[in-house]
Amino acid sequence: MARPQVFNRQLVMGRAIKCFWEKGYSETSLADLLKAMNISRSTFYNSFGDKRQLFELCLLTYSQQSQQVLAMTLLNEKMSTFDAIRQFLYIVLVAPNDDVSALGCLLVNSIAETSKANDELHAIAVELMQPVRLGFIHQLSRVFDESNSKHHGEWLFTQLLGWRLQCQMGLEKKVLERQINWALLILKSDFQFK
Amino acid sequence: MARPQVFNRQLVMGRAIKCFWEKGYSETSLADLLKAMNISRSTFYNSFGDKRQLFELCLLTYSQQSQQVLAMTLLNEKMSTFDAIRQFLYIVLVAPNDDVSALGCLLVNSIAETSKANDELHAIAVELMQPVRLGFIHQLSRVFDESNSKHHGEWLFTQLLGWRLQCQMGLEKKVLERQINWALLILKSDFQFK
DNA sequence: CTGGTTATGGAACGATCAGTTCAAAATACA
DNA sequence: TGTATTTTGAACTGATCGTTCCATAACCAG
Repeated sequence: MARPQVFNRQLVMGRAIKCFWEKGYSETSLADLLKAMNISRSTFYNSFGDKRQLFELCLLTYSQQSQQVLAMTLLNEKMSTFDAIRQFLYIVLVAPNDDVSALGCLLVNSIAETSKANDELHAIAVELMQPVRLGFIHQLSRVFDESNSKHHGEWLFTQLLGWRLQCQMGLEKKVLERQINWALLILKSDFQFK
Repeated sequence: MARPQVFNRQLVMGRAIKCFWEKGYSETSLADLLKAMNISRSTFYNSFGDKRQLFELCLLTYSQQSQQVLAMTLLNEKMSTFDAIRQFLYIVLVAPNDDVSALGCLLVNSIAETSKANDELHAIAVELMQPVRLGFIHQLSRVFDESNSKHHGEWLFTQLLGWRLQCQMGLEKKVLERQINWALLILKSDFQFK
């Protein structure tokens, strides 16, 4: 029998994600990764392919973790539409401490870092963000017609992107919460007038 | 007397900006820059310091060019507040062709690329975005009180960031315009009720 | 034309990059 | 304990990174 793997793959992946999250793809060197993951070069290439493949895997893993939040909130029909959206935004934007907030979103950062024209990673990151956009639309479709759900969902998605960047720029949580409340108020009032 | 500079500094700077804009700071190599700027290595270091300094200069130049748009719109009091904001958003987001839109904003990209924790460039880019944020607030202060101007200006700024990213992700111009109209409508109605 | 000055092109620098190779160490089963 | 299998560490690859240096070309005032 063979010698078993000694490292915890999940743990090590989490550290890799943190690396890419903090410094971006191209600014993260292999040395950075090895140090953070605490594995040898050989183990790295044996277990994860290369840097590029690992990054794709990190994006995927990160996105899957977000799916859990989605399932609890935007895809959850056991509470009101507006409560679900509020809860999602709270978990994603407000709840994290300032250090985590300042990192933004790995996917959003990757989209901004890569260029649409000449980078495959760009398309991947964009694709992995779709569930969030669709989540908004899905949740809104409970109270709006198809056209308005799409419109408002897309609009919420825009604001989510904006908030993520604002958090990276150091927006105070209080201002953030006020903006979230304001955005939800607008949606609610549009619902009343429907 | 000395031999005069043969290249057009402004032109060459523009090409450097385009480089950084398309690929980001760290993905842009010196070879890329030299090729695009069409100058020699020596000329580069003699005239622009080093890559880092050139980048800071590019950020500054880019921001100064944006100032002209600001002066015409958000700082202009010769038209209505909402027209001024609409015109600003139109020039910045809607008017550019899709290729340019897909590049996003150099400053926003730089903020997303760098990390708040350990990068001086981050602070510089954030600082250079302030005039836009303040521009919104200033224009709104014509029709709202101080508190509401700040709140709504900050909120518009959030959306601007979101739209820039959406454009990088390939948002259709039609949807973009509809969102802009919607956002302005909200502000207007809030103004009516004041 | 000449001397002084600056821009320029190209060679070369050391450092670091991602990735490969290989022999030795570590483990599990017989 | 012996053997098979896999992990592991370290040395090494070629390429590219940003940067420095220097001889030469280009220019201008005298």
